[in-house]
Amino acid sequence: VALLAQVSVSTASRALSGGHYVAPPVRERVRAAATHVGYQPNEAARGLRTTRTMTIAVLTVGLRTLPFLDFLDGFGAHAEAAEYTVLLANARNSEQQYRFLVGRLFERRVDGLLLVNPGELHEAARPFQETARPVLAAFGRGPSNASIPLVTTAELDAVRQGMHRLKSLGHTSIAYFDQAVALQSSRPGYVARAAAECGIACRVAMTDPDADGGVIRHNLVNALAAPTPVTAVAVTHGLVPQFIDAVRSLGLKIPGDLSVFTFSDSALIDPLIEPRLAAVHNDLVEMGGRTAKILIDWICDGVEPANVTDLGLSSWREMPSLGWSRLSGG
Amino acid sequence: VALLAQVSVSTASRALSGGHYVAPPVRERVRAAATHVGYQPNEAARGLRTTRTMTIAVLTVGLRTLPFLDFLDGFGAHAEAAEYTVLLANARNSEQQYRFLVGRLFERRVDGLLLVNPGELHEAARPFQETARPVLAAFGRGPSNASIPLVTTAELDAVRQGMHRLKSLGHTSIAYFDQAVALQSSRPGYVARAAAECGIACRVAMTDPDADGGVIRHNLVNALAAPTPVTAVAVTHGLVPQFIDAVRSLGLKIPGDLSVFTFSDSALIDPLIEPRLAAVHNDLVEMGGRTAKILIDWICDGVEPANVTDLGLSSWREMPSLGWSRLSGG
DNA sequence: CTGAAAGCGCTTACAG
DNA sequence: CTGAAAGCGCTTACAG
Repeated sequence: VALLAQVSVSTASRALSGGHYVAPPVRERVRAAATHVGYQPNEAARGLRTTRTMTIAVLTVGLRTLPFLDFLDGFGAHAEAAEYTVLLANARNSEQQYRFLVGRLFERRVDGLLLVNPGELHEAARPFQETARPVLAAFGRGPSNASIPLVTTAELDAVRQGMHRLKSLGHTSIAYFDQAVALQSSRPGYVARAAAECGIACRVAMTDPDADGGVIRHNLVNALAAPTPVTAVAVTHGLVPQFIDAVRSLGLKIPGDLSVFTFSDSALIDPLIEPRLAAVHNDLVEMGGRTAKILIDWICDGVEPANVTDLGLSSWREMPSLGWSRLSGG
Repeated sequence: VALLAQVSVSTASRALSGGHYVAPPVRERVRAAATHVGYQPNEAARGLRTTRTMTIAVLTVGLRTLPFLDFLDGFGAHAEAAEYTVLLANARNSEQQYRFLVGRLFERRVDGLLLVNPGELHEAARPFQETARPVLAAFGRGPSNASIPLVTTAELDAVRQGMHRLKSLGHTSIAYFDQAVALQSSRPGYVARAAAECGIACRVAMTDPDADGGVIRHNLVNALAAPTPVTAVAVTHGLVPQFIDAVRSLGLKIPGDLSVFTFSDSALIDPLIEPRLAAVHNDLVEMGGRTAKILIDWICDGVEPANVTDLGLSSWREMPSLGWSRLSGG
């Protein structure tokens, strides 16, 4: 490019970047030459010089949850608007793979890292923290990761709302079904807490991430056969298909036999479920965008976010599955 | 590192890479020093020197289709096994974003690029092709992209099987519902062809990618009210929720009123549909792995794949939704 | 087997 | 405003 425009590489570089301290005619000449040759800067080389790769990574433990795709959309949209490329690394439920990926990401010198639900995988982020590179956690984190700033849409209030509704409907014993994604989540904790606050007994049933329908069904049968049988169930999004399947195969009616609510509804599967499921709804697209902003601001301005940022994007969504139809005679 | 081990950087480099042409004791000393300092190579710098970034990119037009996640899992697993990092770029249904991303990917000098269903977006890949960098298409491609090698699991045979079943059940007029994802797919074409071969009339209804349930319902009503009313529907995976919703709201029974089959079943939503839907099933995890292999082999060995590679991973999956229960008296 | 040197493609003080 | 020069962190012929 420099050759063609008959200037030095330094001048060319200046013309192509800011364009300051370059005579306008020269600048135009360089730019014309650049487009003519189809010049594309080499980001890697630039990164080497500036020590900034303009890349941020999202490290996830699994990619199969629909709501997370919403999050990714929001995150990606904001990141790209800020000229950042996002590298999506998926550990596919393997701790080993997770550690391996952190290494790769570090090698690539990504400018920032987002850990999605890192649970107790704390050694993982250490290389980043040691080099003072921004690392953020989203959704949840284990106690040992308490030093990693967390972005969350605290669901507790919405969960409380749901519990109050259950209480007012007369429920006193419920169950919460979740997946133990090789990582610890804090949700079972506050679900149980919110239930307790309302004087509702809550049994938590955790299953393997790859548990089949049989396991869920088994858990459901157990919950219904307990000394104080469960009359309502809260179920995490990823387990909804197996759960609904179990409910049907047992011949149970929602909400006739069981009130049900879920977390993070998804337009992709919700229309398939009759009746519609009440939910702790999260605006995940928005959360994604806000999370990207926090991370990028940290990278650019060096302002470390608060230890926990509550985006307040959760809300309670009432639906017939809770018992509404029964009470209102609808 | 070199300082600590008291050797030159060249020796250090050799010790850390192959380890050849280095005296064993020296090699060990360097390696010990490296782990001691927690040395992590800078991939960008290495890439600058070797002109290989060990990164491959997957460019998609939308990330919201479940089956595609299976593909990604398979692709990622193989790529990582081969030491490649995969960069996932999502154009979110925007052509403009698509072009923009190709630019970014090129800037990053990814070693290879996978275009997922690029349709007619052909100018996009040009910078890569001009620099002789491997570009592969998966699933489908528009005619103007015929020069980009394609990896596919040709569905035609399975579709034919399905059509024969419909024929034997007495259907003579069917509809195919698909989404026009801003890009052209070849599927409507061969679905119609397979139908014609069996002497079945097939009307194709394409909808916007973000069409709501109302549109699908409208299309369905139209198909049923045609001069020769449709008695069976084939529906693309992404439209299943809206379609089922429409069927229910119209009070139609499957397979009583309508035989139905779909494409690319997904364990995430299938259990929610009653009765189970017949499908042209694709082993997408496997396809992902094989596609990654083809791309990486091309990068490493320079062997350009055939213009179209048919992986043969499609099969016909019979389910009650087709009418089986009615005929067999099940 | 080892070290000094050049270079990958860029950016950025530093002198003109 | 512009050019010559140094350097980002690595690798790889090229001499020893």
